[in-house]
Amino acid sequence: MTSTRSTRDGAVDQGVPGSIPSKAADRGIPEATVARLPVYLRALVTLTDQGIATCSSENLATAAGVNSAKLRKDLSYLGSYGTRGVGYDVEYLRYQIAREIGVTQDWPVVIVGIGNLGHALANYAGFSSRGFRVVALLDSDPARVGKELAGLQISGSAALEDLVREHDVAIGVIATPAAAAQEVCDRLVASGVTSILNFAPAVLSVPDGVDVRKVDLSIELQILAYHEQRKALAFGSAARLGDTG
Amino acid sequence: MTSTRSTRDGAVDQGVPGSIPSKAADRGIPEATVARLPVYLRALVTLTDQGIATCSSENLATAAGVNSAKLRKDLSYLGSYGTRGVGYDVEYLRYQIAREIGVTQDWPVVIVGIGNLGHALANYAGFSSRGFRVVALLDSDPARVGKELAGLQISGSAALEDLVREHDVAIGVIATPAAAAQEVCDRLVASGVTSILNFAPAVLSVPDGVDVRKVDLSIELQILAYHEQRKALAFGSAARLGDTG
DNA sequence: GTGAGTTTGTTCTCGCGTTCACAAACTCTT
DNA sequence: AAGAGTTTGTGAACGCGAGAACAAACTCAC
Ligand SMILES: NC(=O)c1ccc[n+]([C@@H]2O[C@H](COP(=O)([O-])OP(=O)(O)OC[C@H]3O[C@@H](n4cnc5c(N)ncnc54)[C@H](O)[C@@H]3O)[C@@H](O)[C@H]2O)c1
Ligand SMILES: NC(=O)c1ccc[n+]([C@@H]2O[C@H](COP(=O)([O-])OP(=O)(O)OC[C@H]3O[C@@H](n4cnc5c(N)ncnc54)[C@H](O)[C@@H]3O)[C@@H](O)[C@H]2O)c1
Repeated sequence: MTSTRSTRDGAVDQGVPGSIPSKAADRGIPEATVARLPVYLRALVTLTDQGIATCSSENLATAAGVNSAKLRKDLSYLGSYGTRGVGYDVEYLRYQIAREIGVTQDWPVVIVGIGNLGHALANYAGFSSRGFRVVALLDSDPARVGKELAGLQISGSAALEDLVREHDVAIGVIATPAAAAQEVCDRLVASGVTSILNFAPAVLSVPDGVDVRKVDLSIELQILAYHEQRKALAFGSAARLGDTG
Repeated sequence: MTSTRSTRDGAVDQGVPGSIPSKAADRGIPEATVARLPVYLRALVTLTDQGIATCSSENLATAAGVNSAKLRKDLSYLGSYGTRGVGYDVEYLRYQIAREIGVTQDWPVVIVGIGNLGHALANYAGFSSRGFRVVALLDSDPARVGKELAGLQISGSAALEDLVREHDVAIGVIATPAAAAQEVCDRLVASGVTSILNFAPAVLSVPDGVDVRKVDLSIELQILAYHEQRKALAFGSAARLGDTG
């Protein structure tokens, strides 16, 4: 009973018969690298917008906010797309990374829980330009159902299964209160969703083969608070809020 | 000129004269552990709500979605707050972690950029219950300035410096478009902010001693997309969207 | 009080990720 | 064409974090 392999990981080492064409290097890009590829992609888009056609690893690393050695090593997992003595063709590399990540076409996405956060997500324009298309909005509150938002009508949560299957959705976003998150998650998974982005402050249990990533604003702030406190302590003066009593 | 040490890190090894009272162990909690403490805190609050007064590392680890050995090792960095053969007192441990993170009092926070996302953040109730209090909302759009939101009036961005100093704000949240993020960041830092949570898809440059954490929805989705694509490829059939053409 | 059972705190080992450093490969000038 | 200057791709060293395993410390029953 190892099961219930929850948050973060992305192992994805299902048995795999024996397909995958040529490069063996094509398998197993380190997780840390995968997490940075989108950053490189974003930096390359910015460079393209600035009319820059070629860049060195140093240039790109600066734009992405990382070390150039790390960048080169990361890119080497994809193949040899640079030219020694010259650098990288921005447009070509951009396409290669987009292809590797899998965002050369749009992925259909559903958002469940159209409250404060769900509204913001639904209205977010950055989706479509980065490989995703919101195909359905779901909420359990009858007062919200039927309202239009970002060109879509909000559906009742009873329609979840049908909508996921109809649009062949693989990726679901949960923006409900924490108490509803696990139930919503279970229904998404049962309908065929195999990747979940969770904004609710709750730990989700999912079967093997389903990836969960979480975004938790409070956690990020608390990490900052920890370091902030240490800075305050380091300077001795209990100026900001140190006086406990 | 190493400077411009950007995103993530949280080294915080300023010189430090020679204060810090007793425990030497009090210094240098591993960053990976710091990132998990808020998760444990959340799990303990949930247990408290369920009326549970004592728990084993196994219980708590399950609630937090981690391995029990990892949990125990993490907690050992804070001290010995458990009892062998018994477990942990939920309330006591909760307080110790909250104290270690620095959220026994509220930190004042400003939010800059009150658009789609800024509105959701301002309305978010989870802030106050987790050690933070939003003290100011800022936007450069005259049409938004003066509007009331979550009990606060939105201020024009000219007021940034004054508000940060007035409330002695250490933590700032950036929810502006990417193009404005660096400028807003610079102004926050110049006013005394030393921790920034950035929602804009942009790399921020900050001086040493300032911590930046970023939350990027698109990156999270793209990481999911990568694994999703691999799952699709692993099953051979190019069912979902594989047919490139 | 003693022994059986339970659970923590810690040590040890292993693997991953980061970084350095350099050979290989390319361009450009003369 | 050859040498000087660049920049990539990668081998090797190093440090951190994850997890297994176990001794120390506690409770409870008798
Ligand atoms: N608003 C923020 O800035 C913010 C920040 C961090 C985390 N979060 C988290 O994100 C989640 C959503 O936050 P919010 O502020 O939008 O809350 P909200 O209460 O405004 O919205 C939640 C929505 O989910 C719907 N819902 C409830 N149960 C449902 C179900 N079973 N199926 C479908 N829909 C359901 C509700 O009707 C409501 O519309 C919460 O878990 C919150 O903790 C929010
Ligand atoms: N909405 C989302 O779900 C979402 C998701 C991920 C990332 N983001 C990012 O978060 C940021 C905000 O997104 P949004 O959807 O709220 O955008 P938005 O356009 O709705 O809001 C941006 C707000 O920032 C204000 N602003 C612009 N320049 C400013 C300045 N210099 N000082 C102060 N205020 C300024 C604008 O007036 C506007 O009100 C963007 O960078 C976006 O890419 C948003």
